[in-house]
Amino acid sequence: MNKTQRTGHGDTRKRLLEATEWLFIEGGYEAMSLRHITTRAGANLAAVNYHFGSKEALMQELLSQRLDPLNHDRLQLLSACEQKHPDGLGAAAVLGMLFIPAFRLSHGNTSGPAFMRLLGRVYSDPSLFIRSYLQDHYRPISGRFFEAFSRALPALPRQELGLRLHFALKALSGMLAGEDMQELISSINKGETINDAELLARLISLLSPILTAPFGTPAQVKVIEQLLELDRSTARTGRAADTTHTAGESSAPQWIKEGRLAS
Amino acid sequence: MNKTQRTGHGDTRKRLLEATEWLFIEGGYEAMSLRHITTRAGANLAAVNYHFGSKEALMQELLSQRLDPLNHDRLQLLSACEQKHPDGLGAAAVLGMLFIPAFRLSHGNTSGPAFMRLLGRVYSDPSLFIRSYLQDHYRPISGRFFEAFSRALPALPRQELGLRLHFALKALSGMLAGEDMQELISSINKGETINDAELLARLISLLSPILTAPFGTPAQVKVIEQLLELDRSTARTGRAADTTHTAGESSAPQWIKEGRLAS
DNA sequence: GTAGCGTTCATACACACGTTTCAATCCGCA
DNA sequence: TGCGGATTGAAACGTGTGTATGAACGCTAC
Repeated sequence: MNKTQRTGHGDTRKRLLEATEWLFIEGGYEAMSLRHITTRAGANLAAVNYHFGSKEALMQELLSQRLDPLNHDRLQLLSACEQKHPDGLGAAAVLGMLFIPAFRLSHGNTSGPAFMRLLGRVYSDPSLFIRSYLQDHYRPISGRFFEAFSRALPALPRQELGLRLHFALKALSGMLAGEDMQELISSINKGETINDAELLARLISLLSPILTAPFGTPAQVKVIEQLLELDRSTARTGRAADTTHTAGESSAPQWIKEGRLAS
Repeated sequence: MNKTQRTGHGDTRKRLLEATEWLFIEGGYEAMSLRHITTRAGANLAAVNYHFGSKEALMQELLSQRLDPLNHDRLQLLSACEQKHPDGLGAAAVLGMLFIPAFRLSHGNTSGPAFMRLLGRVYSDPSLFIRSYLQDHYRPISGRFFEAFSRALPALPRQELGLRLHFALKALSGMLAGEDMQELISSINKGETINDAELLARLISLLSPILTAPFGTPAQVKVIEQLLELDRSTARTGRAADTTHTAGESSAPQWIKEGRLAS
């Protein structure tokens, strides 16, 4: 008993989850239809509603299965680290505690490198369902880490910190969602075999300046002022009035005359 | 003649474009249906196919109308600047040339602050149509700017530069797509009225470290190594075996017993 | 061997989508 | 005033979606 999947010649449930994961990684939530999923899993269309009840429940199961252990480990690492260094942590270290569990899970586990891309998709998917799921399930962990960052950067106003964090995490997820992560890893490994720690340090060294950078210095402001002046002087010239586009004389369904070669 | 819109009591065409812009900003390409668009514009469902030929053509018209002038100005500013400073530009200045025309257009033009959010959406929309449109229409400008960045940062291998640029632009677009930009502006204006140049300098000071940051230093690597060790020691303990989820004994359609209160 | 339960299957439903059709309407121009 | 082309209107088409139904199947236990 409690074998979780006690019957059926069927690992159908598992195959559905795997197919869902792949299709979600490739195209996001909206682009992933039940028919694609079931076809890819070699299962019947009704299987999803039988095993999970709905498409949303299937997705929730997948997310929960992948993200719950990750965030559990993140919190555990953060707690252990805070206990070990009660005098405070650096922002780079807190970033590291966000990345390291993800890094480890993507290396050891099944479905290997896809895990990173899943993470990227989840955090950048525009669908309402995914966004509200994240917001509902991970308020506690994001709150804990926000406090950790706030302690690491006491000089930063909380609003400014929130902005910069959002900034940094968008950058990260946008990168993970593509194949760029693989490129990064392979481009780094190209030189020679590289330590995990070095790879992570390199990633973090790209992100932590977003959190720690000072405001614009007078010198930078001066550069921008010069550019603004140059822009004002060039923008006025050399643009075709205002009706930049809006082609066409008159006559029937306008679109019909814009040579529709492609399509 | 050549009044562009010679007949009809109708600014229907313009109203359709405006409605499309709003709905695209709010939910992205896939979430924006012709029925929503025409309803919001107060037009008939068939109006889109009459005036533009298809949904994709409508979207292309919108993008072209908004993005072509922007990129025209960007290139013009870049050329002017390169001509004025033949000895080379800093990375922050090149970033400025990407932002300043967008900044000006979003201030002066109609549809005011929505322009920024449109930009953010365009660059972060996952739909195949939007992505291939961007790739097809803006290869030249992205090539030009890539070369400019490459000259500004000669020490960076091109592959690494591409990675960091992608990184920085994802961060920017992810931020613009939300309401965060307004928050940033208002949170900055909160203190006191701020110069445009200062606002832009602040934005650029957040982004340029992504391009200019050195690789991870040995000290950073050491921090990460400590964290990795701590993670390895804590990860083994305190997780419920491996079957983290997979609830349930056995018996009929499993999902039926997971108390479906919500829905 | 047969009853019962978990699972799979083919099929249908209701709905939303982009697109098409064709009649009705508006408006400038003769 | 009336013709004719540009625009609008209402309705339908075909396809794809998530979901629901009921019959068939496979296995285990009696």
